[in-house]
Amino acid sequence: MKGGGDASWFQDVEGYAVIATGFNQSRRGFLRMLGVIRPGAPLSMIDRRYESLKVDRFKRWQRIVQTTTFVRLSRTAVKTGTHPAANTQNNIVNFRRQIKSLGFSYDWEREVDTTDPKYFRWTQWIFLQLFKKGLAYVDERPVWWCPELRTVLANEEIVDGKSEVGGFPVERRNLRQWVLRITAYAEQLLDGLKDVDWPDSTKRMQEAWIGRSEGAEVRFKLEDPKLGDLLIFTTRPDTLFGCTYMVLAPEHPLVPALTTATQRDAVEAYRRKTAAKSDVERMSEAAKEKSGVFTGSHAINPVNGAKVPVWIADYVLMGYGTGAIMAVPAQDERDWEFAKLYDLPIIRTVQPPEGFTGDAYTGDGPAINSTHGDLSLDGLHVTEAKAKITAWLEAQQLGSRRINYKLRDWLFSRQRYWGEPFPIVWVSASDYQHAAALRPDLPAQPVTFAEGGTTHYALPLPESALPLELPDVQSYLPSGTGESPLANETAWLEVWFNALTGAAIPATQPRPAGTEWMRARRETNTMPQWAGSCWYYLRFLDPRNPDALASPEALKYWGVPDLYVGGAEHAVLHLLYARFWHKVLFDLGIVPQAEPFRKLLHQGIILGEDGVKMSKSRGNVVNPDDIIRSYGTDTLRLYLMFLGPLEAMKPWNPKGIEGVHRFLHKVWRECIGENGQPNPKVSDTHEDAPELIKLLHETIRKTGEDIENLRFNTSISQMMIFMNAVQKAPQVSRRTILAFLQILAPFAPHIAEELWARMGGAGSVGQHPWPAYDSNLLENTMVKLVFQVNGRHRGDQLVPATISQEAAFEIAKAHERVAPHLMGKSVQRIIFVPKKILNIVVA
RNA sequence: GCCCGGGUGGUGGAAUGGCAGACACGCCGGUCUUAGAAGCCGGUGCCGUAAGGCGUGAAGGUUCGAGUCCUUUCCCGGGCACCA
Repeated sequence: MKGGGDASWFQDVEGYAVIATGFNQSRRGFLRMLGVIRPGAPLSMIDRRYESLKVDRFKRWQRIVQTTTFVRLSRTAVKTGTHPAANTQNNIVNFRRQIKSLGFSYDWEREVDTTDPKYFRWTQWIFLQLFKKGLAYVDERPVWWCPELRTVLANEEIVDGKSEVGGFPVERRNLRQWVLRITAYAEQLLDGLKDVDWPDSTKRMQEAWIGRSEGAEVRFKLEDPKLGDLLIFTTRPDTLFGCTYMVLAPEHPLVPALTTATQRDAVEAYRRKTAAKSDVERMSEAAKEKSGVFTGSHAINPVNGAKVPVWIADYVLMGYGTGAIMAVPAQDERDWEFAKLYDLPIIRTVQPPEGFTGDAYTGDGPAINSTHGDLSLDGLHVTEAKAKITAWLEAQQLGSRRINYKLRDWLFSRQRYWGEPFPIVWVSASDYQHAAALRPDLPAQPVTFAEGGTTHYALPLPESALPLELPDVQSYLPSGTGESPLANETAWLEVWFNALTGAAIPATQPRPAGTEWMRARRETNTMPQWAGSCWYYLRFLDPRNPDALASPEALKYWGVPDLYVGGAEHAVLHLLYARFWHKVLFDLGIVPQAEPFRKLLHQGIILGEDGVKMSKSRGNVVNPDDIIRSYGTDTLRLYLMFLGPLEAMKPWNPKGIEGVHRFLHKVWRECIGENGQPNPKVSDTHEDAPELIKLLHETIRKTGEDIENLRFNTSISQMMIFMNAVQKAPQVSRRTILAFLQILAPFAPHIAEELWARMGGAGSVGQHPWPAYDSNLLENTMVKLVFQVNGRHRGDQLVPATISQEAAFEIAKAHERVAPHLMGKSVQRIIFVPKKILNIVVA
């Protein structure tokens, strides 16, 4: 039976799996959903199978819909130059086969493919809704540009400031990008976290990512009034009197005007150096060692008229607040460090507590040195001081209360071929006005982009013209200008566009009749891979619907996933982006709930034997097909679950699989004898010993609870304990065996089904409800009480569960292991925890 | 650098503040066998013949009692907005 030689263990269980798909059921199914599965990942790996597997065990006895998705594969296509769809298709076929061979109860009728135009039609449709609501705009944003490769590179494609491929130098370059205004939803995204059942760590990460902070915007006059005002954001307006200099982000638009002739060279050099760094580099380098350059100009502190120098430094980011700060070294560690480095003055405006030895003091305390004219904060603590100064600033029209978020708008475009095309064409101002007269569905404010003196207007395709498909292209390689390969497809790109219908013909052809036809250039950017995976969980509810992303009935009936499983690497981005889209759809009345993922779980991945992430290049990949061939599906499933907690990462251990395989053999042997007939020790008439019955009920309880809490490893160990007891018993009742097989079924469905039939169980084991346990049987009358002396374990004794402290103490005193430790000591105190311990404190 | 996890035997891992190491793997001994495989029985944190002592990355602290709570610290992993 090595390799589970009994062929019936391996029968295809598709017919077995209990699957509910329609929503005409009387009872709504339990809806689980896994994160996106990418066929781009190496397919012969066990780790990705594992992600899906454990969740498949969740409440198998309930009716279940399992779903999976495929997103496209782009990088291989770029590397090999083959059509991406071909690779994807091969991978999908193999992936499906593997999933099925593991016996998952997926609902294949609901499989969706985010690269299918029938699917991305609705991705584009959602984009149009965002566009109409003014949540999509165009802006110049820096990206990594490699002049040698003539292409845009992702962060991960940069290694040590060089391109990963070829090691060529890279630089930051501004390109026209689509950006989604996720910041408009910052407050809602933060607020919604209160209502979801997620790991606290994930909630905290999202909170930190959104990064809400309350403070004030303050207007500083510049010494040269021609330059206007300098607007800064601070969370500590109460420390305004301690401001001794200002810092602008090097890319702040006022910098050129503020820079004096003598400082010009230094400032320009610093700006260039900073521009070559990503934000992450800037932050980590700035945290280690501050740097900056004086612009030569000064600003005027609005509270006391003091003249303060204006610097630029990379520890201030343009993307946060106003890109400018007032520096208060006495109350801010970063500013302190900078002030010390460049010998700038420091004025304490909060009295540190007695004995304070640190540098900057960021805690609470009474304000000092904060009086000028009628205005004084002195003596006020931080909160009151903030309130007073903010009110004063507002009254003087020098500033206002302001809430700021670290969250930045979502850069939503890519310069690649293989992504959803934007359903947008660019037209002239006059054509846009003409279209606006014909179309009611344009945003309140037009989205425009200026280039070479002309302003282009973004005109959306009408919804009826979706999907906008990718043209077949000559080459999947980048255009070389920073635009996607689509920029080379002139016939697709330059068109006569019908503003009413969305129809288009190549611009080389004569202009069709009708005023709604206008000259247009299509958007060449494509959407990021996030787009399709932002809403796929909704498409599963109604995957073939041609009229809507899903019918209102399906959206209402199924709602959102009961459990969403995805890796911790998605903790911030994917989960925040998807929540954002969902909230927009909620506001549009399309989905009935404000949050998409009510309960969230992160699963770990299986590492290679060497404890490192599986990868083909490391050669530490385990192929599930091989394991199934030598041990069988049930063993593999059981092993993956037995390895450890779902959330943890753990290395694959080829030896470990023997243990669970032996366990399944043991189950088989206890049921079926050598001759293939039911084991004679299983009896219809035998009454099991009370201990065994109790153990069975304990096992039912523990496994059930563990499954609900997704602790499969401990439920399996409980089943092992139970089987070890069955093995030691000379006889066992058929009832008990059948009950056990019901418990085993969600973990090892094939063997459980086979044995269920052979042991005379009715129907399919998978159709039977989870057995009930009798809690009365679980009450212990006798318990082992542990005796401690001064907190150290000295002995134990079986005693009645209801024993009194006095009686227990008498037993302990007489206990041969305990007594010597009490000799010659006086008892100070006794701690008695019924059914647990008796701790005698002596001196 | 910042945010979030995690460090427990030779290994994977168990432990509502109450016997650290359940359950497995591995290893050692025994049994069965012509021999082996499989199975079964017993042992297995470290030091020690034993009594006992020591043990959950390290150092402090709270507590009658700490793997668990607090402080500091080291190491490993994930995320940091164009991998998704």
